[in-house]
Amino acid sequence: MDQRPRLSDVAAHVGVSPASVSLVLRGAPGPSAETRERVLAAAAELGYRADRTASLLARRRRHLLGVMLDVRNPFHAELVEELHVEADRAGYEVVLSTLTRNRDEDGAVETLLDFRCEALILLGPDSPGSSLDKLAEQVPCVVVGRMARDAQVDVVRSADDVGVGAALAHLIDLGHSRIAFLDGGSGAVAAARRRGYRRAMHRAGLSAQVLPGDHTEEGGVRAGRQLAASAERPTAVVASNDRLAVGVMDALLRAGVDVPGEVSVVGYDDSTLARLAHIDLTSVNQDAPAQARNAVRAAVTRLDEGRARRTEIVLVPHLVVRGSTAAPVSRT
Amino acid sequence: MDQRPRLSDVAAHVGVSPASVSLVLRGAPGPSAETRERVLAAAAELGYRADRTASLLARRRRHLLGVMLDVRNPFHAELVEELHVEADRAGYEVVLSTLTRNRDEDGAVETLLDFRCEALILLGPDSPGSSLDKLAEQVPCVVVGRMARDAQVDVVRSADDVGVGAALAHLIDLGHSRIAFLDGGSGAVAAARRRGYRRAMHRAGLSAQVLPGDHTEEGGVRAGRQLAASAERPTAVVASNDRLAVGVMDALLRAGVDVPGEVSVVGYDDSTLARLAHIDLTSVNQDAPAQARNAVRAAVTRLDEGRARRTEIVLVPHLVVRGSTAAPVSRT
DNA sequence: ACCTCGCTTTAAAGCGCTTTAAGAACTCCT
DNA sequence: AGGAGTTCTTAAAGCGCTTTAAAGCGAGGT
Repeated sequence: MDQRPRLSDVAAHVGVSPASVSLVLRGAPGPSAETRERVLAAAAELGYRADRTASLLARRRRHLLGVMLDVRNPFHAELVEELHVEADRAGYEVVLSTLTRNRDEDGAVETLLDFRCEALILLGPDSPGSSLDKLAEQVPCVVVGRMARDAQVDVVRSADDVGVGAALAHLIDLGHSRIAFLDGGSGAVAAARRRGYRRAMHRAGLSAQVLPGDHTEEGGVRAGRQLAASAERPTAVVASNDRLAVGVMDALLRAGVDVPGEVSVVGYDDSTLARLAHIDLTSVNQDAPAQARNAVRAAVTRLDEGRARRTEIVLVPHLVVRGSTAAPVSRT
Repeated sequence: MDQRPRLSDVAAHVGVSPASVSLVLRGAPGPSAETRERVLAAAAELGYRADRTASLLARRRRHLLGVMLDVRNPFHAELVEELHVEADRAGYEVVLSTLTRNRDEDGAVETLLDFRCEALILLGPDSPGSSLDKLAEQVPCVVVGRMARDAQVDVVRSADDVGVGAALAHLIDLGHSRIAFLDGGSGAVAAARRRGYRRAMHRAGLSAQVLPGDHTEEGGVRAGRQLAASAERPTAVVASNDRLAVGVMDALLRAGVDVPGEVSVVGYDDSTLARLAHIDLTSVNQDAPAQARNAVRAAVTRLDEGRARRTEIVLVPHLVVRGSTAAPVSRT
């Protein structure tokens, strides 16, 4: 049941040294074509698979990227998928470490460090910049999704203000002028989006209206009820995230307010939620694949190409127009 | 930047052998209280952390549990969280391996095997039983969430028929008799739920009506539209999963059919979706924490207690009653 | 004194693979 | 032929930790 074949078994089977087998299996130069072939055949026959643990230990370089994530965050899930394929391409393994009830960010990071990951990719960390700084002294770090201005960490994120700006431009184009913003709470990301809204409204010569919110459907529902009841209702709402947007839409519809007939709604994240046929939410897409690609590249350029200077990659999000936005009803 | 202290550094710093340090750090019996203290102090001072890779290699036992999951499945996310805490308690590490675009179930499993995990926990695998059989010959396997009758793998799942039965009992109790079932498609799990529905309806002397569906909101929307338009509409619908249920509700509400006034809806999974205030869906809870606990225990009893006989743990799900169900309107 | 018996400590042998420097076997020149 | 080059192969030294058998060392017993 146990006893998987070892490198030396393959070597013995072929009649060459373990060294040769190791070289062949990793495609390293040296072994002749004939040796290669025989080793490969033997390995296949014995069903040999290298012990990752031993390889990792023996190799000078570990070629291991540690990823900290929250397994319950769908956006992280999307990122992880892409990180994997990108790491693969760059010749790296990925070790996942998720936050859990009894494993906070520090704990998750330590697990990664214990595996001697060569670099860390942190998805939307909440740690204060100072602790990131300390961490970055030990190992290259890439923060995905949020700012980290003063630390020695690389950052890959999306230009939140631009995203919000695109949403507003779309609405203004349609003829809206009373456009409210549904806030995403206290996080750094939410702040950036709020700021983007204020600026863009200001530039357009429109007056801003920010409604309190968070990052749950419930928050959206509360705001939606309020909107439905108010007399001087805006004709459009930009939400700081999709869940909020879904909540708003739901509350409006239940209150008999047509979307997009009477109120247009725009979300942010272009999550799978937004794409659902019956939700069909106009939303801002952050291009997870590109973020993942860049995060891996940032790590790899530090490790393989000796880059030492901090890098910050800001991607430009784009608006995906769907059915939750339309021209406002002409007023009488 | 690099060069983390090694075990030998700590040993040298204290003036004892590496062996002693190793023993102290793992809390093994032997070292005297004084040595213990000094080693611990030195380790703390140097900021020493053991290299997991080396430990794993040197240790005869790996104490590593491999978990295969789909990082995009929210139910898996919930399970992973619990698996972690449970593994921790049993003194095991967890290695995660997720399915990705270019990494199918076999690929994910091989990664786990390459780390020499001592046992595998497979969350809702789709592989045919035969390949599970082969896998189980190499390493203890625990399948979570679906049946795997003839294989030598352990199974932890929830009694789907019982769950559906509870939903029906609740509806019948409320006075419903025309209760339709919204099917979950072709999977093994969906089949079990459908069967549970048929049996329970039969037992209750009611006639069954199965509507086609899948595992998406869209499927639910389609069914909901159809229901809304039909003259002889059932007074209640049990859906094979929450996403379907949400879709149905959405379509019914938009078509002006009140839920639960005119039609009661029950979901399955008790996902976070169901718990949302504005959805407030009566649903069947599968107790993810218990499933996780049992999966880890199954693995651990095989590894640590030498259990050799196959085990199948079937948990009893329970209904969580919320606002989407009510007594049917009395007919005229 | 001599032995035995616990309690500590440690030398040394791995774990399974990678890597490097040196060796073996050939080929090619002059 | 002899030496310089090539090409392929391998012995041996790790990677950083764990484990085990054996060595030290006082204390207690006779």
